[in-house]
Amino acid sequence: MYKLFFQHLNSKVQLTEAEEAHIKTYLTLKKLRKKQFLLQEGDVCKAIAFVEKGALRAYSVDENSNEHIIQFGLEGWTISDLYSFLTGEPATYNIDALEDSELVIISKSAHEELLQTMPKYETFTRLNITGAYLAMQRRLTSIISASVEERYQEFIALYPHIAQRVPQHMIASYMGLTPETLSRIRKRISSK
Amino acid sequence: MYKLFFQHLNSKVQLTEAEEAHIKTYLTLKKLRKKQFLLQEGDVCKAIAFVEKGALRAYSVDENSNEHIIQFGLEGWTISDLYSFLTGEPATYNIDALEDSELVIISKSAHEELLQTMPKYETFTRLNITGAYLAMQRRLTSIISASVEERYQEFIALYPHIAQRVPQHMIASYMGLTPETLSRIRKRISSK
DNA sequence: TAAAAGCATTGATTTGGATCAATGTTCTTT
DNA sequence: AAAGAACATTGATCCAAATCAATGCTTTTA
Repeated sequence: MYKLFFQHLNSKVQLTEAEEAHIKTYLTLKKLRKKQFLLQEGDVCKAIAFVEKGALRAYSVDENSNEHIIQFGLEGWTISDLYSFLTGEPATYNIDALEDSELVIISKSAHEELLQTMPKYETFTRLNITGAYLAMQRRLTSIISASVEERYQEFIALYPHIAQRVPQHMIASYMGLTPETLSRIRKRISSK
Repeated sequence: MYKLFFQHLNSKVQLTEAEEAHIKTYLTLKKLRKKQFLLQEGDVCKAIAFVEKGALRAYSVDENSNEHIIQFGLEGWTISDLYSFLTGEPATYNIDALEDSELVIISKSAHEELLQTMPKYETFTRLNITGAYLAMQRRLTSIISASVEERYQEFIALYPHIAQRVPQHMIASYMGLTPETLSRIRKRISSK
C-alpha cells in the first residue's frame, strides 16, 4: 500500500522513516472500478489523486457532447482538476477510471497542512507541478508546430505504455482528432 | 528598479525589508532593445527573466522556417526555456524582445541558492509555476475542444492587453493559425 | 453462449483552414 | 520626407481532416 507513492516521493526528496509515517497519516486509499467517476464536472475537486495502480482520464465534454481528453493518469501520475482544487470553483473536467484502479488520495486540508509544515512536501509538490508543466508544454509545442503524423509518432515514442492500454479513439481524443482520422494516419504510417 | 518584481513576490509571500534586500543581492537587471535576443535556440538557457517592462516572445522555428509562438511575456510574467534551464540541454525556443524591455534576471545559481536557503522563495516559485501550468492547461483545453472563432474570442477576453500591443500575425502564430485565417476570422466576427 | 455494446476500419462527401498571389496600408529607418 | 520593410486584407485554389454512413471485429454483460 502506498508503495509507488513513497517510491516517487523518495526519488525526489529523501525521507526518513518517521517522515514517511507522518505523511501516511494524511493519506487515504481509494479503489475505483472501471468506469467509475473520481470527479464529475460541476462538483468541486476536493482531492488530488496519485495513481498507484490502474489508469484514469480527465476530460471535458463540449456542447455536442464530444469528449476531449486533457490528461491520462497511469501509475505514478497525479490526477485532479487542479484549478477547481485550488480555487474551490466547480470542476470543468470529468475524471473516471479506464481500468480498476487504486488511488492515493490527498485531501485539500491534508495538502495544505503538509505544505505548511513539511518543506520536503512543498519541494515534492513543486517538482511535480514543474514536471507536469514541462510535459504539457512539449505537447502544446507539438500541436502548434508539427503535422498530425509527427505528433502521433511522438506520442507513441513518449508514452508507449499508454498507447498499449488505452483504446485508440481515446488517443484520438487526446490529440484533438476524430477516431477515423487517427485510424487513417496509422494506416499511412504502417504502409511505409 | 525591481519594483514590479517585488510587488509580485510580496503579493504571494509577504517579505520583510531584510528579506527583500537579501534577494536583491541575487538579482541583476538587463535591458533589451526591440528585436534583441534573450535566448537563441541551441544555446543553454542560463537564467529566468521576469519582465519588469516591455514585451517578449518565446517561439520555435520549424523546418520550413515558420515561427510558432509558445508564449508571450509582458509585464509581470516570467519567461525562459524552462526545460533547458533545468536540465542544461540546449534550448529549443528562441526568446526575443517585441519592444524595448527591462528584465529582472535570476541566474541558475541564484535560483538554486534561493530555493535552498529561503522557503519563501520556494513557495513563490511553486505558486508561479502552478499559475503557468493552469494558464497553459486552459489554452490546451481550448485548442482541443473549441472552434477557432471561440478560441480567438477567449484570447481577446483573457489577454486584451496582449492583443493591443502585439502584431496580429503573432497572435495567429500563438494560436497555430496563418495570418490570413486570423484576418478572416476577425472579419467574420466583426460582421455580426 | 448469445446478444449487445464498444471499437476500428474503410468509403464518399463536405468543409475549414492552408497556400499562393496580389494590393493597399502602416510602421521604421535613414 | 522618402524609401523600404513589415503588416493586414482579400481573392482563388487546394488539401487535410471532419462528417456521415456502413461493415466487421472484439469485448462485455446478461
